[in-house]
Amino acid sequence: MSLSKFFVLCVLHRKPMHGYEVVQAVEKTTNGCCSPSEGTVYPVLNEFEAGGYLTSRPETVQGRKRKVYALTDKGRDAFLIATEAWMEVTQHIVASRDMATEPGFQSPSLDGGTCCE
Amino acid sequence: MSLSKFFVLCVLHRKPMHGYEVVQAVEKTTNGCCSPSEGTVYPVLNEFEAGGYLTSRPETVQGRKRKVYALTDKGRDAFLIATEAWMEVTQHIVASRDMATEPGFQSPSLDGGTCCE
DNA sequence: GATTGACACCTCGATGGTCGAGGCATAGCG
DNA sequence: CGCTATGCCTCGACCATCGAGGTGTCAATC
Repeated sequence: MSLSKFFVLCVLHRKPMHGYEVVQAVEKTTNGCCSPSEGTVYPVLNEFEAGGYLTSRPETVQGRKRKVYALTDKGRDAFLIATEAWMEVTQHIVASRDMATEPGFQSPSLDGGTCCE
Repeated sequence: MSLSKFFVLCVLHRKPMHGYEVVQAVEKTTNGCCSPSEGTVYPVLNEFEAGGYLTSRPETVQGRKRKVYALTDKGRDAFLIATEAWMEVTQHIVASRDMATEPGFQSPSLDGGTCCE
């Protein structure tokens, strides 16, 4: 799964949002270092909805129409599975980082084996 | 930076390797869920070397020639910076994960504000 | 001694994800 | 009335990546 899709699931796991809000939320979540554009997000949302990972509900706020997307159980599962994979990879990264800087040294405050697993 | 490049830096931060080994190490690091092929890794290695992030040293083992790549200081810095960004994003992901499952609940054992920062 | 598979490096065409620009529509502001 | 922000969507261009293929050595098997 591409990162953009993962982040879309991620921000929608916090709360239901409409597309425009998703774009901004992802931008914020990744600190701008990976901010998918609208041209990326909207097709992803439609694809996810078609695949049963999201449901959309039309909403009208101040005359403007929105489509509010919410995760389904299937979408929630997908996010949790992807997150698990992410955390496993994170462990390897942390291990790589700490391994070479101080051979034999294990940073207790940062990973300590209890972080992200 | 793309994930492939990041993982190349990651595995080379553990120890110097030759290209073929890098491919396998990345595969292992990401549990196979993101395993760049040789066609991806070799151009990346050359690009990194051209950019001063890696140095290569020819080696001959049992008649077979290898190019062993090692991180430069510049490459090490790049990896650490990228790792920092990764960890920040990880925090947001963990927050998203824990937020919706149990509203108002903060998992103390997993993030607790001390993980990955 | 010929074939097969693992090691080791590299290139190239095809694919597919992403960007950026653009279109369309409404609301609010100066 | 234009301009900006909100809000959704499409499309062409680009670029990273994959997968297949090429080259060569070595060890093991037949």
